[in-house]
Amino acid sequence: MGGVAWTEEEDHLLKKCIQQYGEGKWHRVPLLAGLNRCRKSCRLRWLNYLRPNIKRGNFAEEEVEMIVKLHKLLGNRWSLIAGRLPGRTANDVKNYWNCHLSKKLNALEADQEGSQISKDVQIIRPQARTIGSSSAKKRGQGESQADKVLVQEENDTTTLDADGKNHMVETQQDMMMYSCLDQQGMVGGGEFPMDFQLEGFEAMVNGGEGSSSNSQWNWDDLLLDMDLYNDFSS
DNA sequence: AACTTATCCAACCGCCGCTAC
DNA sequence: AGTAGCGGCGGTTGGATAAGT
Repeated sequence: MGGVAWTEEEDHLLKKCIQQYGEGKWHRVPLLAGLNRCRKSCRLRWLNYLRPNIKRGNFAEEEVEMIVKLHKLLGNRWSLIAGRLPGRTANDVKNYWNCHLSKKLNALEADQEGSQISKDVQIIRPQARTIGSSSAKKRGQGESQADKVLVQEENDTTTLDADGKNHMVETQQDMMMYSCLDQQGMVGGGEFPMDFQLEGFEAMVNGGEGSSSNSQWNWDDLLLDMDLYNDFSS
């Protein structure tokens, strides 16, 4: 392995610790669990291996298709891609991509040299939003300089009207409503190419406040869904 | 059977952005 | 304003195992 393999006993201690104290506060986990591991190792072990509902084994055809599509849109943002594949971890997706798909796609591109396939790809990056200042704040986390530049450019070159903010929010509300109706089969079905998740919207509609961090995450997730929808439907 | 090469994937590393002080 | 500490992410490493000779 790339490092020292985890033993069953270590796994058991970590599991017990997470069950008792919950996720987060990773810096305290090694001490609380009595493990001679750093916070990052503990977090990684939990996220990639011990967490409940982790799917093991080969990727299904639909999952592979999803990965390819999402990678076209998002680039190497494995955590975002994995977030759209229930039970799969970012590490799984990354490994699968590096082992299988990248080679396959490279070979394909070499065959189709000069074709437009790869050239026309436009990777989606988080976009400037007008919903809540905390959203924009949170959005910056873990993003590259390129993302920041892009967000800045979008701010500069926005095509919104003078009342851009309202327009944007209206559009997103329209989208959310459409998504909700579509889920309930109330509008012409079939337009949605993917199984979009709408926890954020549903939580909002149901009046579920939840913790601020949770609702924030759902908002970001939801907004990304909107990006994906726009891209797929165009 | 013995050896070499290729593949897989768990674990580690370094960096980034956020928060609190 | 500066900085230390944290969580999180993507890239890389290297041991285990399968496949090939």
